[in-house]
Amino acid sequence: MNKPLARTRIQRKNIALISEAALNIFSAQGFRGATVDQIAREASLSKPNLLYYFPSKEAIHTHLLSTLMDTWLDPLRELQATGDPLDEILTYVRRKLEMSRDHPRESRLFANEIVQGAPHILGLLGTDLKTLVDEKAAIIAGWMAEGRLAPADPHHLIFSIWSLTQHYADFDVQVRAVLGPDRPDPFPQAEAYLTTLFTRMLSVAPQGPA
Amino acid sequence: MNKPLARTRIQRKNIALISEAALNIFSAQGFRGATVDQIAREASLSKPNLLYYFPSKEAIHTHLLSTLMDTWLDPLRELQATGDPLDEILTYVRRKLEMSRDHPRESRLFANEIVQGAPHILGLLGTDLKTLVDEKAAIIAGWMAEGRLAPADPHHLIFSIWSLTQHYADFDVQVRAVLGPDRPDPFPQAEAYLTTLFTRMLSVAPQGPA
DNA sequence: ATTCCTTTTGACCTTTTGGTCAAAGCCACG
DNA sequence: CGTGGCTTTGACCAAAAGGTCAAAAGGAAT
Repeated sequence: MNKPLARTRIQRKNIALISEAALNIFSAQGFRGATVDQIAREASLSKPNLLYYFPSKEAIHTHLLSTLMDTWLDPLRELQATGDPLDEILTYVRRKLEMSRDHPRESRLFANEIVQGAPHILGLLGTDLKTLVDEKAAIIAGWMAEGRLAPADPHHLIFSIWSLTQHYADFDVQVRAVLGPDRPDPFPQAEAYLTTLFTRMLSVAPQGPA
Repeated sequence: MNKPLARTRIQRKNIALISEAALNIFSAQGFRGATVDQIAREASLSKPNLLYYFPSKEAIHTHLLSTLMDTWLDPLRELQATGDPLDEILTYVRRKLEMSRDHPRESRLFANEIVQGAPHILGLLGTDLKTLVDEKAAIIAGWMAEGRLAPADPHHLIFSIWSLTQHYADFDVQVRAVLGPDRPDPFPQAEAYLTTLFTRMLSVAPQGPA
């Protein structure tokens, strides 16, 4: 309940400015690695001015995390029982991969948080996130029971989609280093690879259905 | 070249002690999140005593990283062109998954480092690591060219093995939160899932070879 | 233009942190 | 059993970092 609604346009502008700057710094340095001075400089604000909008460094971080959690889970929310099973999965994979490509900072912010034990959002993981995943896993399990997807553990299927797609954001520097400096954009290859992977994994009649 | 050879047994003991403690702290808090006092306390040493064995916090971190890099890549080194292709890959997957289960701290140490841009080991990624991966990718590409594995991008295949297996160490807290508090050990399921995944992905005649 | 509220800032405070140092303790070996 | 090198530590330091505060500056409605 810090600054739930930005009343004036100056507030809106500066809170957006701070959020942008904080996303840059936190995603690159982690929570403890980031300093308030860095964020203030990045936002072109004085430190006391930044602290005027957020009561503490932790408040900025929490604000970011909870704001982003929603958008982060949107692709999974879109997975609908009514669609074609394989299409739904592949669309989810592509949407997640797009997020890694277009929002790597958000991905790294979460990665930093989770790797270090999710100290700030542990609660959400076991409640909101678990609920959503269980719901979608049930849909997938339904498809498999109907014979419309090859059988596999639905939860681990979702984990595998997360890990594979987020890898291209979180471990970007490693991916690029291994591929070499000549190939600047690994994402098209990644999309082709992941499409093949999940198609082969989940197709009921692997070499083309009847 | 700080303390390449531990001369006395006291040195050996204390350097091992410090390494253990530092691995605990660094993997849980990241480089900047860890403090020398924490590591010293964890090692039951006074801070000046710790600094007697390593010249700085950064030196401890670098020492850990380079020591562990080797063991970390061992499973990949074991992948041999002479073996059965699918077996070799599945063995690699299982070895990597075992490392996630038995050495999660090491995995998180690397994850922390890479997510934050690999500031301390960027060099190694583009040289040693790239060389090894290119070599093994060539073996895999050879298998595919011979028709002994289904075609796929070998580099991205390796990335996918890394991301899927390390996910269970690095994002352990998320995995457990989503699966629920009742199922304490996700690794057996993970092994089954990953075996299925890569078998379906790479089998030439997907429903059992002739 | 005045007034009241919002916004901004320079100066400052405290705690944390990486690191130093001189002196003391310890240990092995002659 | 003494001596010289290895090991340990209490005290200390400077820089960095999170955060505060009172006062100045700005803005908008009357």
